[in-house]
Amino acid sequence: MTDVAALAGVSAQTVSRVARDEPTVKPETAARVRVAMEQLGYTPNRAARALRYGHYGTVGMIAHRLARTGESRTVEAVVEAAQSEGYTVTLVDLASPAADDVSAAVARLSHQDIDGLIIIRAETATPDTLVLPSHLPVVVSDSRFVGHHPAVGADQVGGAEVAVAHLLRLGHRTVHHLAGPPDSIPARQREEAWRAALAEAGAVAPPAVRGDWTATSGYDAGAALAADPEVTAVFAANDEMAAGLMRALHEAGRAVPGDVSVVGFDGIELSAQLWPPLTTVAQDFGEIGRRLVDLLLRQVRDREDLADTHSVVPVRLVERASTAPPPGR
Amino acid sequence: MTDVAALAGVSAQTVSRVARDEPTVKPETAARVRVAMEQLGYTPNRAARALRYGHYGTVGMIAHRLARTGESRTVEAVVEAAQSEGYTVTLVDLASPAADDVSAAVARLSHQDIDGLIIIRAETATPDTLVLPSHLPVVVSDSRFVGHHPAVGADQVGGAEVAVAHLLRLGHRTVHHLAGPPDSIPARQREEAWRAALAEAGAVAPPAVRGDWTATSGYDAGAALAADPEVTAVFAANDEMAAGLMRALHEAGRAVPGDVSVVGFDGIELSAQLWPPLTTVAQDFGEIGRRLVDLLLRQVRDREDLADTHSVVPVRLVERASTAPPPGR
DNA sequence: CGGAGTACTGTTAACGCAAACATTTCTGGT
DNA sequence: ACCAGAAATGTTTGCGTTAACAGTACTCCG
Repeated sequence: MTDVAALAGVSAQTVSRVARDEPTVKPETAARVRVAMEQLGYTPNRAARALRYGHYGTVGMIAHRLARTGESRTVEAVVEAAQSEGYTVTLVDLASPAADDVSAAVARLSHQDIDGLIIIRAETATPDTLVLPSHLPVVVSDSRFVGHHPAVGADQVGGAEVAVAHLLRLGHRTVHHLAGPPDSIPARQREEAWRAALAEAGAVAPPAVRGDWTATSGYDAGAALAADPEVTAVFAANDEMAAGLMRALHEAGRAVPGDVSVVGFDGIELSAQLWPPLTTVAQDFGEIGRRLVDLLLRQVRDREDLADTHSVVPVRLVERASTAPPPGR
Repeated sequence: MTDVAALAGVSAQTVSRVARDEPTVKPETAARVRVAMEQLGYTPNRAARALRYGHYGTVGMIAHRLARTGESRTVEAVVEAAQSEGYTVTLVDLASPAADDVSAAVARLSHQDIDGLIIIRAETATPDTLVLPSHLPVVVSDSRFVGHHPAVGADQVGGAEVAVAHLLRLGHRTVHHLAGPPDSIPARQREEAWRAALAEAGAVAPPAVRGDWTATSGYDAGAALAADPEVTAVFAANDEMAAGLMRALHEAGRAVPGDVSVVGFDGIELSAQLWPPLTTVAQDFGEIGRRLVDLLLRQVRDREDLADTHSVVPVRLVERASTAPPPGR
């Protein structure tokens, strides 16, 4: 900076002003400074700026298993939204499974590193075990943290309802459920809403079959469903399990959707490429990402107290070829 | 820091020493300081440290379309490896498509922000259009940059070879190819290696059909393949297109693998859940991520000059149910 | 018991930047 | 030609940290 100042024949302060586009610099001076900057390859040092300003222009983001589900699309949306607001995104702790690790990662990060934290998925950590630096603005999409921090999430309940309603409308007597793991709150919400929707329609809810979100578990659990001739419609708690289920059905010689209709949840890219293309409840991950950033930045910049705001993003039923009226109708 | 010093009855310098685990502090003093740090919730300010040290403990990472392919798994591996080396990862510019944007993002980042840069995928940018701050250590997995920067990549050629060999060994007379877009270097490499492997085996190479990596394009291009009774084996340049192709084959009433065998490339999670489960050439994205970090940190920390090192990560043929001998054998 | 180490702790200064305040240079009105 | 006020630029200072140097208080030896 000093060199630039010398070369342009001005003070360092003026260079600083030009660097920040302050309007109080005479255009010709600014031009001269800019030439000098260019010539010397000068860029403001962000560490010094952060030190001076007391903030970092960076938000942290905790996520797990990017390859899975809509995680990656949320991450993308967050990065894009944050960038357009001039913030940089630091990705933390994708792999480590233990709750301690998450806390440790956050502590390491501390609020000496980031201005706010977005928790996409904290996996094994819970609101009790996860200790965050006080005064660090946080926003979550992991539903276990709802009520503890401002949150953004898809409309789990509405999604399950629309899935069940769709199948009942096609004429199915009832709808089976391939549920997610019991320790997952979204899984429980989808399951509860499924049960409620059946009750509402006067249908009998069969016992739920359970997987762990993976396609393999859907395949395993699907074997039981495939063997039961009573089963004509299944609402799977996510698309991966639905894929596994359909594979099990194929192997059992049961036609989809001829014998059994299947609805998934999430709307992942490949759901359209399964055989048959999967009817699914699509989440708007882009919107979730954008709202996360919005909620976080409102706390960071405007010091708003969002307390336990919970922003619910609507879902959308995407009707494809895996659903049809039950056989014999 | 001053507060901690006051509370512990020492100087700020001693607090600094304790924070950095310098061994020259008397154990009891260190203990007293640590108590004070705990009590006051003190954490060293990283901006100040970065300013002092002149480096950031951060690496930048450019990637596009995380939802696709193995991108997300590479990203995961990079983050994990970087974290275990005490580095933080900043994710940049996922969405913007224009070359200028990439350069702009990098410039914004500059080497005032990061100690090194990992380019997973720079999409439309080319070695010519992408201007990097000089002296910024870089490592790439995007093959268009091979030769310009140290690179890590999967063994495209070996992968195509093993796919073709597998199909020929099953008894197919030749192997069709569902190629990637012509502006993609890996696509061209896979295509060339496919052609070479056929020539090597004395088989006639049919014209390649072309997609753009997406499952939809595989479906569209697959229609032509499905209509041609001569086609008994297809090597698809990636798993998504293979999925689309299989859907097209199903719709055309051609059995997989009874009538047509299909091999994919990448080994994405869902390839095992397609119907039938897809035989594919799996890339080791974890290893790619780890090598990227290793190569970058060797430049950053040890100032090694890696020039145009090119580290080739082996691939592995995963035989599943989408391949079989041709009909009538 | 004096002096040379050694162990430990403190003081000063600088990293690059920008806010606050100070100073100079210009403008327009008379 | 002069002055008030605005416009443009400069100077000082401190953000939190740590390297370099400067003590001070011990320990051990002759």
